[in-house]
Amino acid sequence: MFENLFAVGGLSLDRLKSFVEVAEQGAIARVADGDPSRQSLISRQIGELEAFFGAELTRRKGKGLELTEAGRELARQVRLQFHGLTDFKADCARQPVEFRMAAGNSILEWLLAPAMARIVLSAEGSTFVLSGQRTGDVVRGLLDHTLDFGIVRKSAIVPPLKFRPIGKLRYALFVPKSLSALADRDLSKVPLALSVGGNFLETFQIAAKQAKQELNIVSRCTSFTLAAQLLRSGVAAAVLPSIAAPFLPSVAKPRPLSILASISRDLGIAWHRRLMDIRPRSTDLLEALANGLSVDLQKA
Amino acid sequence: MFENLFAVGGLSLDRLKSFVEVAEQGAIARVADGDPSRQSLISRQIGELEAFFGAELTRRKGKGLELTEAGRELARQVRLQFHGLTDFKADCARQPVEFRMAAGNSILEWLLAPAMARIVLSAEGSTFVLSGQRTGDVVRGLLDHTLDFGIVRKSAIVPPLKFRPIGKLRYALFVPKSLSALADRDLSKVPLALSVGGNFLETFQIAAKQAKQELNIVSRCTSFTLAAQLLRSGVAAAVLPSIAAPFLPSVAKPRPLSILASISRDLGIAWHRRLMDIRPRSTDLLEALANGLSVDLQKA
DNA sequence: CGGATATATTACTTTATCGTCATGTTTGAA
DNA sequence: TTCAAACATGACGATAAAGTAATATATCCG
Repeated sequence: MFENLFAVGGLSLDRLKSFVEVAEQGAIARVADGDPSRQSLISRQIGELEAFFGAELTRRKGKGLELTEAGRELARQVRLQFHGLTDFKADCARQPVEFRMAAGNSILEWLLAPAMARIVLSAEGSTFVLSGQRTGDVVRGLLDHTLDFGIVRKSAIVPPLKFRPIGKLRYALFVPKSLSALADRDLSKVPLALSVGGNFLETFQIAAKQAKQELNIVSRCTSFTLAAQLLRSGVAAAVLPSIAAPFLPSVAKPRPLSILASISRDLGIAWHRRLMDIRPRSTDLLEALANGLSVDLQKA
Repeated sequence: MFENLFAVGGLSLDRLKSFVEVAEQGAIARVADGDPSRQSLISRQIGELEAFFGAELTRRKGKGLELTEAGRELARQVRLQFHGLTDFKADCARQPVEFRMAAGNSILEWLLAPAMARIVLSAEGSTFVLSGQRTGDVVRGLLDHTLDFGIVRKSAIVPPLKFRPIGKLRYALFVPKSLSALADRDLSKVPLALSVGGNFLETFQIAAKQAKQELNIVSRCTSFTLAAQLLRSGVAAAVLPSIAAPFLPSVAKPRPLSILASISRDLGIAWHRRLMDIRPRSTDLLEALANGLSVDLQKA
């Protein structure tokens, strides 16, 4: 039935594994980790795969290499297959199945991480690897199956990703106690920390201009979590997702800010269309995630 | 990334291949084909896979063996994976990709085979394996990925199969020239050949009883194509799918039969939900099939 | 029971592929 | 031009897995 695959040698799990690792790391050197034998082995293995498939899988780029289109396709395929076998094995051994989830740092810290306690309970027999990444990287990870689930805004979704909304992410102004009085008097004087991560800053500034709201932006942070640190130290107020509130109770109270009312994002769970087929357990996990996360987002 | 898969030995493409072949053939002996070395090799390889996954994949049944639930799942998985790699290789080498299609014998002979000329043209770079099977086997083949496409009646579809209608299959009475005069005089006297394949006979008899139509059924065939042979020999009239008409022009003309008007079946193309993901070319092929087959069914 | 059939087990040989070492080639940067 | 970084190539021993053979065990059937 699969004569074409095995009529000639050249295909082996080890070679495919090496290739996927190179695809992952982007360089043989990183996979070989300084070991010159391993470097030569991997280089040869990729060559053997190329001979087997009759196509270039990598090409040289500068000192290193990059995958060809065929190479990326093969890496996707094989990653998927290895996941399938890994899960099957874990299932057989009644071992936990590992899922990899990612979100922006602020979502991760203030939404996903706190909800994990609940999620872990309703996802018996699964373990999780959480990572904070920029939205673009999350989407890329979902596309090439290095991630299983991502929590992202709806507008970031591209086919063949699927999306399940968990609620609207709103923003609020958090003013530390030290600046509370000043904020009551004249909001435009309050030193403000903003995040320049993602596309939030632009959106915010456009809204501010339209509302003719003067603002004293003293600090631009690379993430909301960093802005929250400035807030904690009392040097500045910050515009943060409202879900940060439970983590700053003694520091600041969120205040609705008129220009923020119009800024909100449909947040949800994203995954690859094929995920449920390849990893059957992910169906249940999706439910657990949706339940666990919706609750928190509604509260905020 | 896939430490669990490769931390211990025991997994190899060869072993997986042997296992899938056994799953296919249902017995080690059939795969080994009389060679006792191969028999022992395969038996051992399955054992090694079982050790690797930590689960029984087969169990003894009578003199032979059968797959366990885990075994069936693994076979499904691996078949899918091998298909993916096979296609990838064929694509790399710009070689044709092989698709396996099946239908009942009558559909195959009178609908699919004639349409293949057209389909082959619009499916450049694909080759086909056609097989005639009973509907139940077609469905089973689609479910476990031993088949890519099936032409079946809609009512046979089960999840996670998908269905695309190509038209209604109708039936007509074909009377050979030798019996033509008799049929004009008294239809109930005409010796009739019927197919007992599938669920057609029941449906037909119920309809006949309701219409109080007396019939002289002299022969029950195991397939419509066999009934058509009796028709060709002139010994009996036959109820056949109307699409048989172009193949019997000199033998008999189809006559509409009142009780047949109510019997018709939604015929269509069936495939596994995952097919389009695993074998990208199947998307185009589905279009070609739908186009090629609809034309013929409308004509009939 | 005894024979036939199918699979399992054990021991050994052969081979494909891995692992390693030495060395060559390409490329970017000083 | 030279150096260093990264990958490629060729040679060869080591090894896991395939291949082979003989034999054991399980099951059905007469």
